[in-house]
Amino acid sequence: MRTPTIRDVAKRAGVGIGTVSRVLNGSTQVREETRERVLAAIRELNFSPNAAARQLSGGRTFTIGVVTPFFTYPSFVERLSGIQEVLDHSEYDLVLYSIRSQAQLQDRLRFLVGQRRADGLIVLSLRFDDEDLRLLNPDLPLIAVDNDTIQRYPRIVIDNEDGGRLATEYLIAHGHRAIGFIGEVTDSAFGFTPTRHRMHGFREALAAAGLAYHAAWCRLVSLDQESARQAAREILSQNERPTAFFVAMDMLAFGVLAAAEDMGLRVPDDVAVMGFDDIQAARYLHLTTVRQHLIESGRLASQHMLDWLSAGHLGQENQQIKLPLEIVERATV
Amino acid sequence: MRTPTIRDVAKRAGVGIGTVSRVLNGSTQVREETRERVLAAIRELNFSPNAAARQLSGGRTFTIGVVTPFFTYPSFVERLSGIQEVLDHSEYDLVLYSIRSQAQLQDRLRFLVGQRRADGLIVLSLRFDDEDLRLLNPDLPLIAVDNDTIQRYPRIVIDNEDGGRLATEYLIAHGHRAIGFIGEVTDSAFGFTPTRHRMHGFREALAAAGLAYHAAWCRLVSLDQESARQAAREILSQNERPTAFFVAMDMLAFGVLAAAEDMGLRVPDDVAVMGFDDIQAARYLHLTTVRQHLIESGRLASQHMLDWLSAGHLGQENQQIKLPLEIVERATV
DNA sequence: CTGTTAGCGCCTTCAG
DNA sequence: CTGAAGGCGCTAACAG
Repeated sequence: MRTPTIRDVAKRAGVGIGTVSRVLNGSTQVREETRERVLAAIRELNFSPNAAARQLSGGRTFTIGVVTPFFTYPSFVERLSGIQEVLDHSEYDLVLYSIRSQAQLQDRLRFLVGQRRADGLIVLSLRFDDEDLRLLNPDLPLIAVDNDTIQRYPRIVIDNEDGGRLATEYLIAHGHRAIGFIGEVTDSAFGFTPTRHRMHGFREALAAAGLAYHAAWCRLVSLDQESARQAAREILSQNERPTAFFVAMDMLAFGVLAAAEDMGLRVPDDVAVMGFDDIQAARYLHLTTVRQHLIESGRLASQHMLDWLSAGHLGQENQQIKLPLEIVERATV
Repeated sequence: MRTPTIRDVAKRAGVGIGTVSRVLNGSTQVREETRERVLAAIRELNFSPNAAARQLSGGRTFTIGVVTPFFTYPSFVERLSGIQEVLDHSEYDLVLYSIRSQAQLQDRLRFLVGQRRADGLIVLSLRFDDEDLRLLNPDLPLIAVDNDTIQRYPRIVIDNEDGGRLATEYLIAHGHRAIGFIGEVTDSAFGFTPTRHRMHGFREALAAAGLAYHAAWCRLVSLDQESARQAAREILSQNERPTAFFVAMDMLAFGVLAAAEDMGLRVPDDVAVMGFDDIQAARYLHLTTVRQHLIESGRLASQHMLDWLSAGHLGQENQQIKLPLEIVERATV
């Protein structure tokens, strides 16, 4: 048997299709008794409205696009889980767009905005250049997470500079006076990035404590454990070496931990390691780190998106929401 | 300005909309020169076809649904990444359906199948009961990964029993004769699960080596690190205790590692730990484990799905594809 | 090879 | 409060 349409329901309930549409969309303009009758017919026919048709005539897609640098940032998983959690209770589907390159970002954006494949976009971490920004359609709701560069849209962010300061102060409070830094090297085109900000906070804390910034102990590496391990090994092989590292991302911190192990150094006695993010694996490794509320960032983003979508607008389209940070004391400092 | 439609393109190219549709869909029945003209118009107008309209009239959604128990299985992330990778080069979008309960699974299936929100479904890990199976529509392509219960559809699987045997034999070859087991406890409704199979292989290997199966050393726990840690601690507190554990999932193995640390036991000297899965974090922790090719499982699934979709059918709709397993030697055995 | 014509299933006026 | 009619943008079948 063919899947039933709104027309079948109408016939069965003895009403016009307009009425069926009304109860489907929760219009209050339907007599209670009629509504019941329609609902019954819907149930009996096991009818559910065709999504494509709804989209076409209603203009909504019932879909939220999540645009993200998939695997490069492990933090993505937890953010996504927060997003899912909230969307789960909504009528929206989650479509995942994983971006591998700047060129691909543009393609996707063009596609998403042009074809209007989603009612709203949640962008995780990706930096947008001017061209990308130009592609955005003001009518397409967008919320940025971990990215302060998409001005004029709501952004869920943290104060990275503050986080860097916090981490460093903690290290200093634990008696460290020779502190190194390892972070992600980034395309200079993007200007200030989370890593840069964290490093900035690091240097400020150093200065505030009257400690010297020692360039030979600091390194920006590509985003993988091995690079961090390599860098840490090199730094630790110098005659004069740091007693602690502030590593701007947990994933890189794991590499530093491995380096310490390689060299037979005990953590935290010989060398302390402070991470940033508090991703899942940080717990496994007992990494002391700065927690940013990753899951919460996802929840907030989708909650705001839902509000925006249901209200048709947002109070403050360019609001910046700052999530708190906190030190998680574990075993590496 | 309004976003252009196929009609605008037709007018601009001086052809009928049918012709535009043809070039859009790669029909060969168009004169080269005409095609060029249409393509030019498309480019000039920056036109891209409306997805909803395509769906409605063509019946295709250009979407693949991935149905998965999101966060419970860490292996999900890597499988998903394999799926993404392949879909990325296709015209299909990836829609994520994360399932939290059996009831939700049914809802989702009803929705997905009934409303035909996707052209194909890739199901990760989830067990289907008879009711779920009944919901499936034979016309909707489906591929199961890590799940052999959805017969009559293609399944990407591993030989869990074999894996359990492999792991245990490795432990035995390393001199262990007192071996414990920790795995995920599962709803008995589902009968044989990966954990059960792995345990089966474990017992067989034990028997083959003339070793006793010691029930007091074996535990099925709920799927989180803490439970495994707790269980391992209890087992290791007994007078007579195992010198090694085969843990049926990496994530649980992390808990066992933590337990060893809690008790001041050295790994692998005092107690060896063998995992299963080889998820990302296993590398961080130097866990010796059985690798199943998670990313590859995702790649294969989506590749098959794409083939199925483009051919309109599959050679063998109920094919079972078995991925190889291998021991990854690291530092915990 | 190409233009024209029906729908696809639903939402949204507009009368009644 | 409810039924009927028009149209969303595209594909497919049919004439030419």
